[in-house]
Amino acid sequence: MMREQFETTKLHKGNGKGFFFIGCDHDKPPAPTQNLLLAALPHSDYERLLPYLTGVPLMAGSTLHGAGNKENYLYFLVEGRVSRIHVLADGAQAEFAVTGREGVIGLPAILGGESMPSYAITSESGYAYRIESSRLKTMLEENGAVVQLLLRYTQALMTQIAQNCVCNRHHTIEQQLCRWLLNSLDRTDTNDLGVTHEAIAALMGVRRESVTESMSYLKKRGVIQPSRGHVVVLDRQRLEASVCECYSVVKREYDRLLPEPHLKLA
Amino acid sequence: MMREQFETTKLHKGNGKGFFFIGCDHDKPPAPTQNLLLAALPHSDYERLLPYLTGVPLMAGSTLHGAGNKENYLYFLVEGRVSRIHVLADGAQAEFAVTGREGVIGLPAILGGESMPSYAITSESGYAYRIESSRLKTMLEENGAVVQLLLRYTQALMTQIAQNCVCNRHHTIEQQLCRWLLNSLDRTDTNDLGVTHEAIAALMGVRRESVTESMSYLKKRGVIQPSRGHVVVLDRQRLEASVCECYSVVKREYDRLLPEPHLKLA
DNA sequence: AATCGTCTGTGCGACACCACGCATAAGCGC
DNA sequence: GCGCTTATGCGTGGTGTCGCACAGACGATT
Repeated sequence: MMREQFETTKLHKGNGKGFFFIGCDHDKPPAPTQNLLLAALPHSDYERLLPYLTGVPLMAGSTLHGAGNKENYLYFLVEGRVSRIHVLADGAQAEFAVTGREGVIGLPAILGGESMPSYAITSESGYAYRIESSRLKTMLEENGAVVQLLLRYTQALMTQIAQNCVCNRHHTIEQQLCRWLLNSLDRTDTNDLGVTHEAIAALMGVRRESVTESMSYLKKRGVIQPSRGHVVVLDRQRLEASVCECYSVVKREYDRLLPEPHLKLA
Repeated sequence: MMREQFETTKLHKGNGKGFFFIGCDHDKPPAPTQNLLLAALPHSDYERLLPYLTGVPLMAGSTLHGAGNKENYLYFLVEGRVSRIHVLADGAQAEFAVTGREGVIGLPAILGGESMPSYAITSESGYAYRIESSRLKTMLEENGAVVQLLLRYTQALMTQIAQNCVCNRHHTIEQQLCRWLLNSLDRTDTNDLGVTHEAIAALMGVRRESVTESMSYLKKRGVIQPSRGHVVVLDRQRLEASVCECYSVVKREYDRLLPEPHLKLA
């Protein structure tokens, strides 16, 4: 267990402090097929992709794509969790989507825009297989299955963003925290999440104190057991009872759009 | 000038009332090339598409795609404005993207998912050219230019949704109202928007009273001149001075991703 | 011109969340 | 073990938005 520090830009209105993410080692990198998109490809297509996939560790706190920078690689995640974040001019920011091994980072490369104004940051360290965008692009022109799968994934991602958009408008921080916890849980092996209140708040785009408050309420009800820099989920069922519908709507949509058993994580 | 009524489902938490949209006639439908995507296609590609395009009027309040229903047509808008809306289980809802003649409705058809959990409703009546999804899909397989353009558009749309998501989290209703007004202005010919506070509130996912309040503040400053069922924008510049960055960020991204002069509307 | 439905303006209490400041406790390096 | 850093807990006051209720104003219809 090692510790990886990363200082982001301003996290929240009027808050200029950085935050920690907790990382971990990788003695034996997981196989590419741990990524559910790669696993869903017909074998022949997967074989053709394989030679060009390079394993890379994802350090918590490292950015995969800077906002507006050209995205030279697509990252198929096999472990860990990456947050897509949008930053406002005053430094306020919020995560608008999360991605784990069910997905891929770097869609602008295949959609054709090359970059996006948002950025992608590893919020829990893990491992990914990357491929050069240019390489994939030429493959796309001759290969239907890969395109189809990636486009269906794109649609699922759009739904996730749209749902988050409406969720931000209508649901309480506590409901959204539950959603955040469940989404994180779905993308790790353990029920022990290594994040601080500060980090969660930054990703959710709310105050740290609001997270603390919702956390202690969940703790009181025995749903979670928070300790310094960690949140252990004790009772997933009750967490699911407290979350807003947005969690399951998105999950269902992933399942509908992508081959089984997609996003049947954890 | 005719009037078109449409009763939506519950608009806002605890509000079960319907609302009006104001529609208008179409003696001479605009040409397909009024749609900026169609206009951006190479001539030969456009020609191939043309025989399959059918003109359809868009009545304010009519849904183009119901949530979860299979989307049989793609609609290239040439006039009017369509809101993409996501509905929550309790009936609360919010617009997560707007589309005018710069775009197309029905992306799930080309992305492969066929439907989405959100729906698209005409918020200002106009005109569109539609094509059968199945027809377009077979064309896509043999035509690079159309795919490329639609995918770049998809990316622009994703940015719009992501930006709205963060905007919902951080910006005031007044800023968001300005954004909404400007986006509407960009998608009509006049500076006279035919909408009620109620309708705007429904689309923004806020209370009607909040809209009224922000409106009267803008009126006091001489930016707009509201009258019953109408908002006339008097001073676009000051409106732009009051809007949050989200308006221009999205606009810039459309311009970057799509051929000039895209979203240089109005 | 009178009527009636609807849209708009306003006031008030409640609540969620924010901003700031500070005390306390936990875990890390030494 | 000790001290330092950093995460967490909490209180206080302020603001933005909600939810509800109601009055007035407008305009379409008759």
